[in-house]
Amino acid sequence: MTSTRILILGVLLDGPLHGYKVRRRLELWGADSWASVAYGSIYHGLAKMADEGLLEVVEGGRGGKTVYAITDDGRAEFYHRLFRAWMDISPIVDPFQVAMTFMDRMPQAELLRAMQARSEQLRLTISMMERSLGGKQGFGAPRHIDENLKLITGQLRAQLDWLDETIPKVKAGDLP
Amino acid sequence: MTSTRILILGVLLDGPLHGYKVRRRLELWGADSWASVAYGSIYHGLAKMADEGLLEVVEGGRGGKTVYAITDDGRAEFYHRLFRAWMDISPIVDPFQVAMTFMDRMPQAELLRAMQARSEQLRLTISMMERSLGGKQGFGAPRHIDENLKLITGQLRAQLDWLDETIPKVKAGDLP
DNA sequence: ACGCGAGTGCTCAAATTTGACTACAAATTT
DNA sequence: AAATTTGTAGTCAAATTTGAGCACTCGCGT
Repeated sequence: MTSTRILILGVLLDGPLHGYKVRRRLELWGADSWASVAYGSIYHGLAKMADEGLLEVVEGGRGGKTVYAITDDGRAEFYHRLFRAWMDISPIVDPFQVAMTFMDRMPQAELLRAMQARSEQLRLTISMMERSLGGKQGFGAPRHIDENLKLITGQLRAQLDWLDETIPKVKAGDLP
Repeated sequence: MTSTRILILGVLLDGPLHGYKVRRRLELWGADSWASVAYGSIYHGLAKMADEGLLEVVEGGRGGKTVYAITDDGRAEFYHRLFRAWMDISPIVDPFQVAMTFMDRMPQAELLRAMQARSEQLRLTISMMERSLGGKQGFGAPRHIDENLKLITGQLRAQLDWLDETIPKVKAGDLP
C-alpha cells in the first residue's frame, strides 16, 4: 500500500538503517499481518525518498549495503502523513468484501459451505491471534504493538458476527 | 487492489460492456466505498485480460468505445478467484493501523485529541452509512449489496469500540 | 576442509495503479 | 443562440508494487 512510505520513515526515526534491517524491523512489529510491504517496495521507497531529500545516504553505495538516515524534511513528511492517517476514515479494502458482492453468483449450497468454512476459519484465526498477544514483548517490539493485534481481532470478530448473522438468512432463502 | 480483475469479470458476467459502463456499474454498487478501483485500472484490466483471452473485444476499437465480453476462460477465472477470496483470510490493510503503530511518536495531548476526533468522526460515518441502508435498492443494485454496507459498519464499529476502550488507557498513561 | 542449508542483503523486469488530462456530446444557463 | 456546465469515454506517463532470483557469508556436521 501507500503505507510503505510512512512505515519506512517511521522505522528510520530511531536511527539510520539499511534496507534489510528496515524489513526486519517491520517483521518484528508484525507488519506483515496488518500491512503488506513487499521486499522490493522497501528498496524502491528508500531510493525514491533519498532522491526527494526525505532521506540521505549515510554509508556505502557501490555494491555493499546502503544505509539511509532520515532528514528534517523526512521527519516533517512523516508527521504530516501520520496526521493524515489519523484523520482519514478511508474505506477498508478487503478482498472478502469483493467476494461477498458476488454471493448471488454461487449456488446456494456452495455459498453456505463457503460461509460456514470461513466462519470456522475465522474462529481459529481469532483465537490464534489472541493467544499471541503479548508474545512479541520479548525483543524490541513496543508494547503498544499489541493494540494493533487487538484492533484486528476486533475487526475479524465483526466479520464473524456478520457471517453468523447472515448464514441463517441464506438458509432461509432471504438472501441473496 | 488486485480485486480489480474479479470486479471487472463479475460485472461482465451479465453481458458485454465498455470501460465506462463498467465503472458506472461499480459505482452503482457503491464499490468506491469498499474497494478502490481507479479509472485507469479498469481500462488496463480490460485490455490485459483481453490479451490473455479472459475477455474478447466484441465491438469497436480504433478510437470509439471498445466493448468487451467475458469468455469461458474468463468465467472460469472468475469462479476460481471468487472461491479463493471466500477462503482466504487476508489481513485487512488499513492506513489507520499504520498510524496506530506510531502512536508513541505523538505527544500525549495530541494523540488524545486525534483519538477523540476520530471517534467522533467514526460515529458520524457509521450513522450515515446506516441511514443509507436500502437506499440503493432503487435501480439495478441487487439487495445483497446492503450486506456489504452492514459488514463495513460492523468493522467500523469495532474500530470505534477499540478507540473508546483505549482512550482511557492513554489518559491514564498506561499507553503508549 | 568441504558441502549445504539458513540467513543476509539486494536487484530487476514485469505487472499494476494512479489520477490528471483530453475530447466531444448533451443539457442548461444566460 | 452563444456560453457554460455536466456527462460520457478514454489515454497516458509516472509512480508503485511484486516476488522470483542472485550473490555472499556463516555455522555446522561429516
